[in-house]
Amino acid sequence: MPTLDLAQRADLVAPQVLGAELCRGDVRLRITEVEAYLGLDDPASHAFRGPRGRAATMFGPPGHLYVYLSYGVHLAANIVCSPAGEASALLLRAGQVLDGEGLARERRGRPGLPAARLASGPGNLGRVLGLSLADDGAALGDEFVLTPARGPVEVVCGPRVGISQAADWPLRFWIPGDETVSAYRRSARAPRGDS
DNA sequence: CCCCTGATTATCT
DNA sequence: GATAATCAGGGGC
Repeated sequence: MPTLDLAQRADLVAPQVLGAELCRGDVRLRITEVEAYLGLDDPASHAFRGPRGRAATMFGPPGHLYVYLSYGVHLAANIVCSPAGEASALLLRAGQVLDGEGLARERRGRPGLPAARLASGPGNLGRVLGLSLADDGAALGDEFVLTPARGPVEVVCGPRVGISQAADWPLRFWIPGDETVSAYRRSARAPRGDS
């Protein structure tokens, strides 16, 4: 029986969370894409400036959810990693709907969506799970349950999406070839890389 | 396919 | 007042 050790830095946890299953009520997802944020060491992390405001949750113990409002319109979920006080976390960027597709479609409210797009992208995944800000800080093992991958999973990594600071750190992890993985889009505010 | 833009609010300057 | 860990929709190629 494999185990999940969340009390280490998020980039080390990422390969274990890919392929793992996250269940909330009737909806079950297989996690296919995540991004690591490294707390005080990472200028792109909400936790970079310390345990203030919404980032306080990330400084708590591992195994809880950090849920935040993105661009004023979307709710995104992270799994808090590392021992309390370090504030690394994994942003859940995409998943495959394994159970509860009917409820997932109802929550998305867009008829005709391909199944692979239902939980593709952090905001869409949050919507499928029916997240609200009240879920911030929720402990895994209660309302939300995370189950390790059933077998070995292939993992690749690359630059993170949508951020302007440290955009080229290879902290986005995904399952290669999986159709649910979101499209890569570099932030318009990120410095141009050399070509 | 690609690039651009509006929506909407917590947080920061 | 400005920015942001996004998304969907519109226009162009």
